[in-house]
Amino acid sequence: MSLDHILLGLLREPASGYDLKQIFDQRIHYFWAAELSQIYPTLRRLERKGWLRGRRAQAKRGAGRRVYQVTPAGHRVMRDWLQSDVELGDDRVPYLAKLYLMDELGDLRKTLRFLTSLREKFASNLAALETIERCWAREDPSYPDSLPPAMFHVLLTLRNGICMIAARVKWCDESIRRVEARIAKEASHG
Amino acid sequence: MSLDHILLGLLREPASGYDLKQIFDQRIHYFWAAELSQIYPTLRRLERKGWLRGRRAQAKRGAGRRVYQVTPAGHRVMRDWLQSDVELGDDRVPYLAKLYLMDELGDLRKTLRFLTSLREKFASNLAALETIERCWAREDPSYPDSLPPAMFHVLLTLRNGICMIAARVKWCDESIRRVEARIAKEASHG
DNA sequence: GGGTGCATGTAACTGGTTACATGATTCC
DNA sequence: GGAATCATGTAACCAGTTACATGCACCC
Repeated sequence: MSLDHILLGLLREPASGYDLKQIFDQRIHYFWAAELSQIYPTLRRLERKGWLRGRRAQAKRGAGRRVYQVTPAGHRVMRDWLQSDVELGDDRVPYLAKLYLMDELGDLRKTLRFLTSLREKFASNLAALETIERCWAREDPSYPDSLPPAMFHVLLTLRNGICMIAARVKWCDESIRRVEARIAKEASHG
Repeated sequence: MSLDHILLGLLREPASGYDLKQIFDQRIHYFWAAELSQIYPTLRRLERKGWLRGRRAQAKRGAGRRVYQVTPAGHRVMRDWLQSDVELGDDRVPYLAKLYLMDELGDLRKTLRFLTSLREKFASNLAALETIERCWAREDPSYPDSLPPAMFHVLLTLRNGICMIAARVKWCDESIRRVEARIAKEASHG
C-alpha cells in the first residue's frame, strides 16, 4: 500500500493529518491524491504499528491538533519500500475508454468536441504545473541544475508531470487534426 | 462505473466473459484492465438490469459457455455515457511517489538505477505498442489516413498509448542525464 | 448571529484484487 | 497420466470515495 509509505516519507517533518492533506492538494496533486477520511485512520493505524508517533499540539483555532512524526522503525519501513521493485501503477484511463467506443455515435463532430474539451482541461493543468516551474526558476537563477539535494528529486517528478501533460496536449492536437481531416473528406465526397 | 459501460460497448459483438478477458488483455490493455473475477459478476448484474442478454452456447472444450449481447436499453445507457462529461481518471503514480521521496536514501546511484529500470520497462511497453501499429500499417498501406470508421477511434487511442509511453521514455532519458551530471559534479569537487 | 477556516473523525459504500474451487477437453 | 487451455464462478479482503457529524475560533 503506497499511501502508508508516502505518509511515512512526508512525516520526516512533523505534521498533522490536516497539514498532510494540504501537501497532497498543493504539492503532489499531480501524482497522488488522498482524502482526509482516508488520511486520519491511516495515521492512527501507522501509529498502532509503531511507525509513527503522534502527540497533541495547539491548533491555530479550534480544539487541539494531533501532530505525527515518523519513528526509526517507520523510517526503516519507508527506506525498504524506496528500494523495493518498481511499481508501474495501473493505467485505467476513462477518457480513452470513451474515445475507443465513440465510433458508436457515428458522428465525428462529437468526437471533435470531446477532444477539444479534453485538450482544454489538459492545457489548464499544464499551465498550472508550468507556473510552479516558473516560480522555482525565478527564486533560483541557477534552476534547474544547482538545486539543493532535497529539491532535486522533486524537480524530477515535477518534470514528469509537465512532460506527461504536455504529451497529452500534443496528442489532443494531433487527434483533432486527424478528426478534422476526416470530417473535411466526408464533406467533400460525402 | 466505467467497467459497466466498457462491457456494454464491447458487447455489440456477442462474447463470453472469457472472450472479454482476452479483449482486455490483448487489445485494450494499455488503457483498461479487468480480472475474470470482476467480469463475471458484472455481466450477471448488467443482465439483471436488462442491459445485457445472456444465452448458453457451446464451448470449444469443457462445459457450456455463456455468451452475452447488449440490449437496446443497454445500448442507450452506453450512448448516454459516451456523451457525458469527460472523466480524466485519477493519477496515482507509485513510481513518482517513490522518486519524490528518494533523496532520503542520500545516494544518487540508487536513483540512477531506479530510473534505468523504469526506462527499461517503459521501453519494452513502447516496443509492444509500436509492433501493433506496424502490423496495422503493413495490413493497410493507406495507414493511418484511410482507416474504416470503426478503426479510426481505435487508432486515436493507440496513438495515445504510444505518445504517452514515448513521453515516459523521453522523461527517463532526460532524468538519467540530470542524475549523471549531478553524480559527476559530486565526484569532481566532492 | 453567520460564514469561513481549522481540525478530527465515523459509516456506508464502491471498485477492484487475490486466493480459492470446480470441471471438461485436448495434446503430449 | 499430466500439463495446458477453455470456461465459470465465490469469498475475503483492500484501497479509496462520499456523505455525514462535530466543534472551536475568528472576522464581519
